[in-house]
Amino acid sequence: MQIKLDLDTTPFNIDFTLRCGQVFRWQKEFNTWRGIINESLIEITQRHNNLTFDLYPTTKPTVIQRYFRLDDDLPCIIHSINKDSNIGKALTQLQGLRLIRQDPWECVISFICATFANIPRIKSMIYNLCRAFGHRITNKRYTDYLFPSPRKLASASISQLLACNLGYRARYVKAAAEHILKGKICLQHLQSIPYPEAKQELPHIEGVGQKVADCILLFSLDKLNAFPVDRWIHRILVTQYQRFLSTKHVDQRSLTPRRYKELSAFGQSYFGDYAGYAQEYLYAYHLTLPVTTGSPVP
DNA sequence: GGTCAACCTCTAGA
DNA sequence: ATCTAGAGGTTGA
Repeated sequence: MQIKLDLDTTPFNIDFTLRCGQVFRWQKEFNTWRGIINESLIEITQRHNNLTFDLYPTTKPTVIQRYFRLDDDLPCIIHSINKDSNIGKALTQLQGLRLIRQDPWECVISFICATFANIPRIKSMIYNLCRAFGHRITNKRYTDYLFPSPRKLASASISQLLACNLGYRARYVKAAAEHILKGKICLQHLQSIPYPEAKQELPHIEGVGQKVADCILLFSLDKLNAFPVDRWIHRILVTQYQRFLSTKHVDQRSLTPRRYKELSAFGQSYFGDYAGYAQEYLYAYHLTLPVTTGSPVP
């Protein structure tokens, strides 16, 4: 199956999108990306404006549109967040980068695991979890594993989770699975309520603080105004946006809860309704270019 | 209310 | 080869 995109109205770059640290389960072999959407294996290749894909077992092609948020009006979003030359560079260099709409449960576990780790390490942890606990799925060409269910991870032993190299995250993963299983929180419900209320609910899950909550809200629960602040965004804000911040923020030491709240709120008010897109462009730009301590942006 | 170390272990670069 | 610093933070004292 294939989809023809009009790149003027629907810019899309699958490499930027899948490499920018918002999702950890995709692998590229030659020109083809392999991953899983809605419990189906998917292989997808982009050549300019042409998306070719296979799904197994069969699923409607509309899942592609939904997962990659191809219905977001990206040119309009870019226009709205293009506030200065600093983000402007990121927007220019990373044309076609999109946020995706991933499975909330997978997103919760992924970002619990993402604490105090780098991207290769996160990918490895997630893959280990899937291989150890996920349902095996095979098409004619290769095998992969579904993301394990809450029930599966809740019944895993700590030592089994440690064997996946989760380290101190093992108990958080187990507790989060139990939390979901007991129905203490309904992730689907969070999709339909406003950002502030959804943001309050998530930290009830052990291992989920403000930053992880914002990532979950942005990458899986349609809260495009969420503005996660990690070490890198923190550094970018205090070096490139210092003139917008009160002097007490211009401090590169640890990101305290209070500073987090203030910096995230700044990002939301400065970039607006699509602040999350701005955050992702800034973050992805740092992956390609190291953050300089150069002059602030006008 | 705020600060501070501890947490697992992997990865990149010296 | 071997070592060190740092990694998409959170928790509990």
